[in-house]
Amino acid sequence: MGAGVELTVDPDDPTPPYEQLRRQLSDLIGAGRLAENHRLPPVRQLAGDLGLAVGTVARAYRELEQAGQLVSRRGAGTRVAARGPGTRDPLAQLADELVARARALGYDDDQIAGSVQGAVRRRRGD
Amino acid sequence: MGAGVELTVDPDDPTPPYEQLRRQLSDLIGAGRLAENHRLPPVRQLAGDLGLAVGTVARAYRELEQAGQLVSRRGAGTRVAARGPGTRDPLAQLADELVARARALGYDDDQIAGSVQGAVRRRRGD
DNA sequence: CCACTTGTGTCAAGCCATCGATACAAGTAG
DNA sequence: CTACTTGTATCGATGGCTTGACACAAGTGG
Repeated sequence: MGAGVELTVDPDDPTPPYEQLRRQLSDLIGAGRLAENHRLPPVRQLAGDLGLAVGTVARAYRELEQAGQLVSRRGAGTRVAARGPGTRDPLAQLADELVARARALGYDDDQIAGSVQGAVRRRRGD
Repeated sequence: MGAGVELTVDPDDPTPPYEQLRRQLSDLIGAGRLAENHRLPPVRQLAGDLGLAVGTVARAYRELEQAGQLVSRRGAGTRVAARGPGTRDPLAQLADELVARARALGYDDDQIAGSVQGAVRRRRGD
């Protein structure tokens, strides 16, 4: 089964589960890892897998629908909405952020670029 | 401008304020933006500035002290703890963070490494 | 010693998120 | 049409977080 994407909830994170879920899905959709019209698991199934109540998952879906990232229809499930024009590659955003912060700490570009090579190598197989 | 660092709390973020504060401070300390022995604002002052109760700020300080990142002493205030021998290079930490987040979004290592090259090029001359 | 600062502890009150269960509404599939 | 799927809504109970106020403990500086 090509499960496709893993969604997780950290019970030790004080952030409410519905919000953890909402953020993950929002990021995944924004990153294009979830294609348009891709179908998400039914609320009952996802709730069961994550050990959450149905209403908790439903809330995450609902908020994402209000944000225009999902479309829910009773009986037909919940699917990824069409992507708007204001979408930017989140990886580029993360990379920009890293460069800005690292420069603020006084590192030069070679060090910065090299650091990520090292991090990838270090965390290979996580 | 001796203000030093900006701490903020977003009321619209469902993450508890004490946790928002804890994370910001933890990140700042880990990244080396708050030097060893740097003194943080008194709980009453920070609580007043952020519109929080004293106990809420105190909780953030307390958890960071338990984590070894801060040292609090009555009457003497709260300061950034000494960085132990196991201290990570701040840049390595930033890089690890980027890799972890990008992988969670489904990017592969080549994309991640390349994104930083692109960001360095893009932001050349900032 | 003294006044002040600062972190810590307690308490009651209220809000919010979660859970578990249940019922209902609306679409799908036969 | 019927059976099933799926999202939505509600209810009470539980627990965590915040607030505001207050008291207390411990260090600082004169």
